[in-house]
Amino acid sequence: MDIDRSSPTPAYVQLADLLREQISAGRYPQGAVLPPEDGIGRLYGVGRTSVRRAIAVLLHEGLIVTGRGTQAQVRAQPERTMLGIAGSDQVVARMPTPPEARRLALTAGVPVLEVTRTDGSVEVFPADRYGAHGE
Amino acid sequence: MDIDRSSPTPAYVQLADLLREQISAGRYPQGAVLPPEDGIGRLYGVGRTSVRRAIAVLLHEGLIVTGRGTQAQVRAQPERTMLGIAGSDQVVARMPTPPEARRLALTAGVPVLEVTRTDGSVEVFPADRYGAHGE
DNA sequence: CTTGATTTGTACGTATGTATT
DNA sequence: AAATACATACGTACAAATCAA
Repeated sequence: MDIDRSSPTPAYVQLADLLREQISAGRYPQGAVLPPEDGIGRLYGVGRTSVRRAIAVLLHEGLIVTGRGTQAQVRAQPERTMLGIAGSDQVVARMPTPPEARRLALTAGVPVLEVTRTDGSVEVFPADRYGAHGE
Repeated sequence: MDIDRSSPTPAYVQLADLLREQISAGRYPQGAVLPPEDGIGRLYGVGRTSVRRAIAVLLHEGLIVTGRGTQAQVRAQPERTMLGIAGSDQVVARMPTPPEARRLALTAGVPVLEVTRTDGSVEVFPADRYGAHGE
């Protein structure tokens, strides 16, 4: 598979699509390490800018994690604990504010679940480790 | 307020923080238009690259929307419709896959709610327009 | 343990394309 | 039609974290 430079789809989107396919096809299983950015760039004939943008796409989809000095890694999806939601409790999902992201140690691409109880109290949970069901 | 170039916090993060504060302080209310990228860059003494990264941060937080040719705009938060969740139904939140984002016309920074019913059927909702409560 | 190589993160500039006004 | 403004994409340079010798 290859990047089509005549396509209206940006090179970085095409590259993100290609990498996503390879991840979901098991070419890079959970915990696997992607090639370095310059290696990916040589493989597909794009500059480092485009490689980094493609990686940023997958990062914000919650598919991979990145870190300085370490190659991108396919995210291991943790088990979800299910929260009980009473009839008058409300649940919404949204992206975290920066202080929430710090407090919950959230990586990019992870939403939060905001649970408002009947008494008005609010709790916030990382959406990759918590889900909800009725009760 | 100003960018501290000697700080370990990246310039684009500082700039995103400044813009976020101004939005939440009402300096830019819902629907308001931010200054053009080069104008922001001159205001704070940073290059367009850093302005665009700061804007990308706010975009992925779901705070603003962007478009080609049009300045960034503060997102209007739509009303949420509340879904009823029975005891054995399960709800999880995550970032959308690309086909989901297209199908639901999602802008960046909007998670999805995935509802799995007792019978195994699965429905996916945009998390900025839907929430959940027990029933 | 320290050094050096590798790799990602930040930040700049430049050029071109495309959509809006 | 022209000006404005965002989007894509390349390259360069340096800083910072990690890893292997």
